Amino acid sequence: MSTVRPYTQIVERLKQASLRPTRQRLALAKLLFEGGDRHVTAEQLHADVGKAGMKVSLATVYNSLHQFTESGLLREVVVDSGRCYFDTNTTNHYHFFHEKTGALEDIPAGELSLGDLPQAPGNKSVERIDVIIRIR
Amino acid sequence: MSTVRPYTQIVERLKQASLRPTRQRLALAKLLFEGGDRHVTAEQLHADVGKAGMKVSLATVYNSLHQFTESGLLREVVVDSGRCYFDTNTTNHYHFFHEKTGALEDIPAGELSLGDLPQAPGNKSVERIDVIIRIR
DNA sequence: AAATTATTTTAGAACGATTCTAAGGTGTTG
DNA sequence: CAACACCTTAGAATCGTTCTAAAATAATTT
Repeated sequence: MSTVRPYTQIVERLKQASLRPTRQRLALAKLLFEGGDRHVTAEQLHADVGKAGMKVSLATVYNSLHQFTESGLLREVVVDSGRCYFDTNTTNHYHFFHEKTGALEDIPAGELSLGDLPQAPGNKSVERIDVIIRIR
Repeated sequence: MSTVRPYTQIVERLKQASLRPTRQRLALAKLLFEGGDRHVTAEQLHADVGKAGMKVSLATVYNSLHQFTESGLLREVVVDSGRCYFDTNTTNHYHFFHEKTGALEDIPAGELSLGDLPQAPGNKSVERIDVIIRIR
């Protein structure tokens, strides 16, 4: 409800990730985390921050996206060799990918379940499972 | 068994895809389709064809991989923004991805089954489903 | 609150994978 | 074997991303 200290939550989030709450990171985090679940590329976010009237260099957008990802604030989604998507939803879930528009969309929780997982070869540990349903 | 006309099968395959059986395409197709299931990048295949004593330009390797993919002889697998993999197994199947080595491996048929598929948004048609189990 | 130190941002260069260009070479058809 | 359509090629261009090193900013100490 409070509009008094609009950045405190985000500042907190960054601090917990041991990232200094700089002007740039605050602007990016605000765009990313205050608009529901989002799937963005670096270029998109760079454009967004520009539209919001702030100037953040593309290099910083890339740096921040990777730092956020390392701290678990974002998750990377690979759908397209050539573009890198970042997802603000870090819980276990899968994606629709609209091949025409290049848009990503979460598959609602519980709507897709994997059966028994196969044994990973060589006793390796499973890092992550990606499921992408490509639609047209 | 016959070593008499070693290229006839491949020539046939290319012709069915309405691709002229040129020296380059034959060399590439031989490497791709006569060694069991393979997962290659353009650079890898380019190196392979060199090792086999033939000279094929990198541009032609890219062209051929895409033409083969368009004709259904290959299937593209996206695991890594930045690299493009092609799979000689065009049947429905999923992959292990070894994050350390960058190698792809088929998940044996029947070892992973998807439950009911969710409804695609907007009545779009499902083009393909990718499942990648990332292991480390 | 100044000085010191550590971290961050930045413009622009560099990079690697892929695609494009347009000139020359090759396969196919009649 | 001529004529045409298609294919290959080297090198340039392009794209997204990463690197570099210098300037700016934040945090810490005084």
